[in-house]
Amino acid sequence: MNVKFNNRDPVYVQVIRHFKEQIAKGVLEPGQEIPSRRELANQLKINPNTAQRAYKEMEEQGLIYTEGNLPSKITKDELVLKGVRKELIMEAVETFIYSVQSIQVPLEEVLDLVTEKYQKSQEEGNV
Amino acid sequence: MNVKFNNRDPVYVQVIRHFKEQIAKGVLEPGQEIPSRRELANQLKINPNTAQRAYKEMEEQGLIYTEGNLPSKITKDELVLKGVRKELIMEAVETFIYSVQSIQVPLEEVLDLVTEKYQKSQEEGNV
DNA sequence: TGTAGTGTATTATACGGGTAATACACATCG
DNA sequence: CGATGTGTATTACCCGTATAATACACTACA
Repeated sequence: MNVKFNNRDPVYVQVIRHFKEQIAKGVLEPGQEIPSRRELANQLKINPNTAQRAYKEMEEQGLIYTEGNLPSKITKDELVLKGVRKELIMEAVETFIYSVQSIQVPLEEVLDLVTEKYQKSQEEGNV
Repeated sequence: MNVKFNNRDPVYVQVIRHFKEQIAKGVLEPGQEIPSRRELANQLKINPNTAQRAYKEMEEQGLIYTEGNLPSKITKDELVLKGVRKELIMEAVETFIYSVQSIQVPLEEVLDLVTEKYQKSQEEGNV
């Protein structure tokens, strides 16, 4: 478990994002058990209530489910799981497009920059 | 003056971003006078202090300058002005690349999505 | 059986960022 | 001269977030 926090967004939001990324990458698989609230809080050095808040929201979004008082698990709903990846991608793309268009960067320049940065970042191992 | 605010970022940050976009697009030219703090506050329906905070930070960044108690003006430093556009673009690209790589979206898919969204957004007139 | 670990809920507190309210000094201009 | 508009500074308040401290019901398991 390795999460780097920034100071801009609430911790619980960043925790949710982290899980979504893990799901999108396939690291977390359907039905897989995830750390308990207290366990997660220990690992990430955050308050159990903050972990609880993140899990609660993920449960409301159908990302995880809980049976009895057993550790929560990743949903088995393939539709939801597929949706996570698509949601993350779309959100990133739309935000990006909005940004570059708001300062009128032509498509060709955008594509060049993306390609360049993508490969450079790849080489440096930022994955 | 037309700024749409979101609830996530502080208003003063969004105000700064707005001015940077205007500068990057060339709408605001070197030496051009900008609204006074109070005037801006009126136009955007925000608190004068919030406008002040935005202007103060812009002044610290060298984007605007103030002589006496006259309305501030856009800097004439071409280097700074050029830098604004580059800064906005780089920031957008880097954030975007980080997002898509964190969920391992291949470059081809990224480029396709960007191209598609860019053109669609263009057609809809979101510029 | 009982202990430890689970999810869940409630209440209180502290802190910081953002915003609001107000005041001051100065200069321009009618 | 006085009023208005400018930049600037100080103080105070609101609210979301994060944390802390408990509490309760349930269950797996030694």
